[in-house]
Amino acid sequence: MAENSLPPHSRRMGAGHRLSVLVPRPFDGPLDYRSDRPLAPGTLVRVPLGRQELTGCVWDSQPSHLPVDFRPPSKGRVIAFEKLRFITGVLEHVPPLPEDLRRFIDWVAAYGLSAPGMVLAIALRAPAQAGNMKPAMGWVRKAGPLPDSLRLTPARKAVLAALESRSPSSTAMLSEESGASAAVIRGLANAGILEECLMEASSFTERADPDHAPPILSDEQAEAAEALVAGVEERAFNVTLLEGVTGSGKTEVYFEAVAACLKQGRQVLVLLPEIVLTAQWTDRFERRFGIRPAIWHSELGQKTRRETWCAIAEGRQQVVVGARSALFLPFAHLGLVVVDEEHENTYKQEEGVLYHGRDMAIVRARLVQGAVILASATPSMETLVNVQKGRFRHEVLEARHGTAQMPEISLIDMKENGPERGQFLSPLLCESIEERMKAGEQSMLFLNRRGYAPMTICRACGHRLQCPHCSAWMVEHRRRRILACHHCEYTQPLISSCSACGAQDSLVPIGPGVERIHEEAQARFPDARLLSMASDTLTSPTAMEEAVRKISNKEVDLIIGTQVVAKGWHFPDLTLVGVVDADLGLGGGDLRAAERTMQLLHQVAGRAGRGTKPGQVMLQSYAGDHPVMKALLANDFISFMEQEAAQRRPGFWPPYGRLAAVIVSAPKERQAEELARLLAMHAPRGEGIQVLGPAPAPLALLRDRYRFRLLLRTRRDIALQPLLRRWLDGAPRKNDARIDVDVDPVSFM
DNA sequence: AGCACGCCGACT
DNA sequence: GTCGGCGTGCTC
Repeated sequence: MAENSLPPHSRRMGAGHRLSVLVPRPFDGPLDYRSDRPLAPGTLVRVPLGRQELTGCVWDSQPSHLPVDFRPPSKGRVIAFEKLRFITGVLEHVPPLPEDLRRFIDWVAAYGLSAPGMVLAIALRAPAQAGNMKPAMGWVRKAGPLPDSLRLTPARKAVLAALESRSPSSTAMLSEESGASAAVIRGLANAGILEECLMEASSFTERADPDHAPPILSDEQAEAAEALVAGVEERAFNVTLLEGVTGSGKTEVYFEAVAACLKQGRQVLVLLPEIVLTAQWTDRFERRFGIRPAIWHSELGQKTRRETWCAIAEGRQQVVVGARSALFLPFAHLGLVVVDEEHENTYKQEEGVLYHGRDMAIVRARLVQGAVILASATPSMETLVNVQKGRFRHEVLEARHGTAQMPEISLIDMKENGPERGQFLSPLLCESIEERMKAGEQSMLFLNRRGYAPMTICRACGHRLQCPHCSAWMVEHRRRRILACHHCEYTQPLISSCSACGAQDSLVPIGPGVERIHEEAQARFPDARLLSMASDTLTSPTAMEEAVRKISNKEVDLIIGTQVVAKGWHFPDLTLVGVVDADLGLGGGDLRAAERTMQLLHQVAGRAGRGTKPGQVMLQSYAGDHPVMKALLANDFISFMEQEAAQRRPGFWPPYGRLAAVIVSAPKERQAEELARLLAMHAPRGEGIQVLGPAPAPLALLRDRYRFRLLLRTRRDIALQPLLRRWLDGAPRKNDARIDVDVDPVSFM
């Protein structure tokens, strides 16, 4: 039949057209609607759903680009055309979602077994709010001479004169400027003299200049830059790992690839692991290219968000720097994606739609025939294996830029040279800090643990203060005068008597958090100027900038911080880094615990000695024999990773095999356990397929839900998704029990 | 997801 | 008598 040769979304039947529309709701696929005119896939539309109205996107009827195994289950039955509801509107002033973005959304959903609509929701965070609202409109003079037939009244003359000074100009602005009424303007528009246009469009016409301030590169840097530029110029999909020690100038090097992409007129996306880093990065970019790039992250204001989104869709904005959600922006012609600090775990989205920013960046680039640059000093195992297998290219920067040398790393054996009971800074470390202070240099103490103490125990009865909703200790935050659970929102005021035995003043803090280290350091160095940096105290980007400014101005002698201080900061006068507890993070039976600790400590160590003065790093550890410590001391990242690889290869652990975590949770422990057992009984079997568990999940109780975990592990050549689909679709729909799937889990919590 | 409908308990 | 708790089911 002739009808069937047309794509279903535009198929004419009776009155109107059948449209496939993806809506931001967790359905298996798009829903069908009726429209009185055909609309191209990508068009944003308003549609009724139940008794609400939503913004959705006209979708391609078949995700034919996905491998068959990846495709979501096809819809059960087709709803009769007559029963379809009409779309209620079209977002005329919002650019449509490009095809490659739609394919990307389908891919992300299929890979992570998420509902495509929920993935679409990420992409629609900016334009959906636009709803049916018209953007600000203005008037411009239509090109060409005034027709003779036009009667040039004084009011009309005034309007045209006003338009000379500012164009485009809104109706309100024009009438104020000229003294003419809106009717006069309307009249000129009807006569074809004025033309309506978007007001926002003019605000993004600045163009980055690839030759604004070219850097002076070392031979090694120039060579790497050349390879990256070549990658961009191929105009075909390719991935390069740019590996370089901290301070080797990776950013300057990949900026050359950015410049090359700009010269081609294609757009660039740069992903950073942390939004607090965007300010520093943006400054560097501006120095190199003369303008500021667009910034994209979840905390952007409404207006900026919409403008940036449209500017990217229309190709007016060339460079975007942002968090992982920037992957879902509607680039008109994306040519290059850079993933800075590619090993960072913050690239993994852990809530809602689960995806790995680094891996999806690669997928995104493949769909547009673009280049990818993964930059890191300590690449992830995944990436190294891809390099080894020849799937990724590899550029290495061995030397620190300029005169800076690699810091000297030493270990303080806490068994032998530890501090007195109740203290956490060893005499050796304290002496070194003192020396640095005398020399007018800065030091940093790093401890990846927020709060004052991670646990509180009753001396009288041994009771430990625990979160009533999670299997986790309550963490004391002395400055905020509360006990807080770090896994849910629960907090309680500090208490003076034991909640179990009632003993007075018997509660003692166990172990250190950064607040306690701050207290100890202040007592040891009463004259020192201390600054604490923790993710819960430096919440806003401005607070972060202020802290960075203080350090740079040398208003600080000693910095005490959690993970945030490890990031890519450049503090030239910082010469000593003390790691309070280097062993933290090695426990917990996590697949990547050692790798992650290695990467984190390497990164913190990299803060020391970035200027002209040599840096020193001291690791306080009880496990000096651990491969991580040995590797750090020997500055031998490569053999450490080889050792790690050797441990993962035989058992087909990632990246030598594939892994998915299946978390079964329910308000009652028995419910969760029973369902988990049942799932285990019906687990997929076969050569190269293994199901481990169920076992209580690492956080056996989280937010009042008991959790059991199963792990599905397969050989690299077996896709997980179809196995998971068949397995979990057959699971009974238990009322309170939930099954969550995490393909390629990063966190094992 | 978000919303309505529906069926049970403690209040004006 | 009603307000409101959240269990269940549906949305093209």
